[in-house]
Amino acid sequence: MPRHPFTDTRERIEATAIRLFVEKGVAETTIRDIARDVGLSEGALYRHFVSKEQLVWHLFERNYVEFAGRLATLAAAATTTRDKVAAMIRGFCVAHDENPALFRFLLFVQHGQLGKLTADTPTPVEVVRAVIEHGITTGDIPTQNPDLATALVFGVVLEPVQFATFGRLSLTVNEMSERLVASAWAAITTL
Amino acid sequence: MPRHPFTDTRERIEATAIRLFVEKGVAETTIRDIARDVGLSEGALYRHFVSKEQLVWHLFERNYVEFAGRLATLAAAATTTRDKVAAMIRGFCVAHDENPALFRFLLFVQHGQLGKLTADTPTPVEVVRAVIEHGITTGDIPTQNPDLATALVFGVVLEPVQFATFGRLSLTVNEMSERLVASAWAAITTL
Amino acid sequence: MPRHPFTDTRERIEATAIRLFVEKGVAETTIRDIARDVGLSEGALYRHFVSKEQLVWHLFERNYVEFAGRLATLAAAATTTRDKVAAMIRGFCVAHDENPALFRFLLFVQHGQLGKLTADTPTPVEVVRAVIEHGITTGDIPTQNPDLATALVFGVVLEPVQFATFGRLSLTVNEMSERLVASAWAAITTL
Amino acid sequence: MPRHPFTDTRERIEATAIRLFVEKGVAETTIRDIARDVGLSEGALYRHFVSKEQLVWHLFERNYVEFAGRLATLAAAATTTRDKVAAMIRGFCVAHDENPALFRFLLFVQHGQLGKLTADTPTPVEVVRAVIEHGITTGDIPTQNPDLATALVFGVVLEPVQFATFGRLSLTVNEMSERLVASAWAAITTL
DNA sequence: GATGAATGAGAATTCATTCAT
DNA sequence: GATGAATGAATTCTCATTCAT
Repeated sequence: MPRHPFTDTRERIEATAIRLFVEKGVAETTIRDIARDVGLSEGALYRHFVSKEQLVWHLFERNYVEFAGRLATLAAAATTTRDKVAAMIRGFCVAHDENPALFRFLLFVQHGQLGKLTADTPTPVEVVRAVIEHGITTGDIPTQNPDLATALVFGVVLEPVQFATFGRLSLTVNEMSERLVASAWAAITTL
Repeated sequence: MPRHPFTDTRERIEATAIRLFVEKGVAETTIRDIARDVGLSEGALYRHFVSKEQLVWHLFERNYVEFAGRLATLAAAATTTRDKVAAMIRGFCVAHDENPALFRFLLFVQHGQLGKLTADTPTPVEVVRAVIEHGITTGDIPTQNPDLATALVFGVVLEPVQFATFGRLSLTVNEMSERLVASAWAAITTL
Repeated sequence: MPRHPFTDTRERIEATAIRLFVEKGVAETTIRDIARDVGLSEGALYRHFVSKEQLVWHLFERNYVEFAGRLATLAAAATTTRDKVAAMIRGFCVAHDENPALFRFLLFVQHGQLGKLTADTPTPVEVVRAVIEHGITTGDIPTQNPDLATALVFGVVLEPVQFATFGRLSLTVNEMSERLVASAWAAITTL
Repeated sequence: MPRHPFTDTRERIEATAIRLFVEKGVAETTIRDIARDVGLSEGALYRHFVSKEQLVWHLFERNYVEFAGRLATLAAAATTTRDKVAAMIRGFCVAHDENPALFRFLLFVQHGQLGKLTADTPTPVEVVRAVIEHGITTGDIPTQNPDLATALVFGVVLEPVQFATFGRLSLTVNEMSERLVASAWAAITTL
């Protein structure tokens, strides 16, 4: 008899783990912490995940790839390079506000998970970079190092989230999405 | 200027610790790791630092405040708001290239330490924010949330360093400093 | 002759357990291992055995006593001491080839169980020893420590099985039974 | 200040581990058991051995190879095949009586360590087998499967030790060494 | 200052066993 | 009889820290 008949244990473990990983860091979060917050014994977690390492990786990989897919879909649905960039940035903002803990886990807490991705795994970085590279080809964006331009877009979007994490900005990023679009576009088109 | 002319042991410990903290993370770096790389016994480290926690804090606090001071000096030496912002960004780039490990330690690895700073401690964030807030007052920068503008400047500067860490960009940031100045200024002046 | 005509589950559990105990050792075999190989859930095993310890004991005790009985019957059917010894050794070989896993389980894997046998339980060792002791009495075997002679018979028979386990000899012991008879008899009659 | 200034900690750990491994089995012996009997904390053991597995392997490998060397030396010092076999069997007996726990650990408790030996590692089995194979070549021993003959020698020597372990024979094997020589020789020369 | 063995408090993980369904 | 999630005790191993020399 599960304690919460209507919630799936695995999902509760995952949500709790992400929250704790973001709050305290991966290394600082113990299995005991997660178990306590989920309301399970430590041993019970191992029925759902083979190891802490695998739990971290699973949470990262699945959601990271899924998020990359969302970005790719958003970019594909827009026509001009600016609209594609704008759509992706709004996608970041929506994703953040939907689940800030997950967003931060994916973008900040990665703890070496990035290095485990195979080279052909689609990532948010690759998706943004592809749009920018194409924009440079078509002349929508001035000629420049596409990796630097990609970094600038990520910086404009992610740093406000970091500031929000430390209480310097409102937690709702979506409200500022149009501003971030404008600033990001300015940053990559001003050499 | 070593504290004890004939012992640079403390400095070797600090440099090694910073390097390992950046390479592997603070929690993942053990006293044994540091001792081995310095060429000391584990017990000997405790002649120099009372605890690992204090070592981390000491490294962070001293250098973070010092870096804030450098930025403040650079900003004070410039006249216009744009020049102040430009000087500070160049300061970031110089600091990074002088000692990339220390730069990354201060700006990326230390998040657990930020909360320990007393509210009146001068920080790089405060320095940049003060310049921007003043620029808004004087009309050099459009009226906007100064925290958001500060975040944008940090994003434009720090994200390329993150990309460099993951091998997507050259390790020398200084070469791109003028570009970062232009992009950061565009980001905060484009609403 | 299954205990319950329509369920050989118990027998499948026993055979699987014996196989795994021999392959990996008793301590290294988990209930989960057995359940997986049988195709049952872990909990279901407890419908058939009250504990792992009891399962091991049950498997050992029943088969060990049964094997002792077979040896006793074989010895009783022969007339001379040499024939009795020969019959028993052939019995060892037949038993091995019939079910090598069970043979090895009884003779090599069970040492922890031996101490649990009550002193009056008939064992293969007792059966062989009784024949030898009688042979010494009748003069068919030279006067000697009957326990040592018993050990020699067991050594001659069991060690080739051990070698087979490690791949140094063919798995079929029966082919060499006459040789083992000759060697065992030589060993116990040569002082 | 070591608790026993005149005994080396590592040696005490090794002797205690071997004793417990023989008494209870490897899997059944915990690090805590060893630590308690040595008079150390559990953590302290890990300064001397990197893992339990490595401790078992180290104890096995070093002593097994060393014992093989002793046997080889003894065999080399004898002239005829029978003398070589006799010398080796006496070597087994001496080794057993010198350190029965170690002897049993090497010959009975191996727990999968044998499989870790590289093919070219000298082992007691190889040493005995080489003598026997040579004896077959020279005609000192009748033509037969040398592996079977080797197994017979081991069986004649080891099974009495097993019997001794279970209290069926005196613990001093050396007293019966000449008898074991005679029986082993008879076993391998009687087809 | 330096050494290195030792400690002790966890941390991750395993696993026999239970129990509601 | 069967399931499978859950428990809880034990186990291996780690690591910051101490301390006698």
